[in-house]
Amino acid sequence: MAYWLFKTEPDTFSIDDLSNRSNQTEPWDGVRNYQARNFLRDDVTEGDSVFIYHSSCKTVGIAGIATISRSGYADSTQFNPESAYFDPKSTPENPRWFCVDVTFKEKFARMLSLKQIKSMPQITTLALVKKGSRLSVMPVNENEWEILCRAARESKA
DNA sequence: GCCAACGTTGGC
DNA sequence: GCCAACGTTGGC
Repeated sequence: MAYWLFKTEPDTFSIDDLSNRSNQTEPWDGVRNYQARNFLRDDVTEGDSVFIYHSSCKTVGIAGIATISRSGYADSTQFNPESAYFDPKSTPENPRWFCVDVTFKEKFARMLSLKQIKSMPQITTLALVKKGSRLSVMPVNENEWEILCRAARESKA
């Protein structure tokens, strides 16, 4: 049982989009970074919990929580020439990119903003707050998960 | 294997 | 829209 943070641009796919999906479930595809790929392929496991983080938008921060409903499998968009995520160097026999399925769990009443997260002295190891980090799939340790959940539920901003 | 050039991410 | 920081590509 592990904890993660996944980034998404809400103009493309938001936590509301996830909650509106049938079964409130969606493949988390299109990840094209090797470090993030390795987490999806090797470590993200069914039953894990995920913060859904909204980036590149008006208010950036953690919008809510999802759970992993299927662990790593080949991302089908890499084989589709019509897709923006098509990778001609990848083959079904030896897929390069992986995705997982996420299922909606909870939308916070108020977003926990990046500004708030950065102001929390207990949050030190999370990649999100590290300078220059652009990881879109990152681990969250249990202690930081608890702290962030509590802060989100108390959030008034 | 080095590294310059380029493309992308993402906060502001 | 700006731009710093990062990741990838490809010539050598």
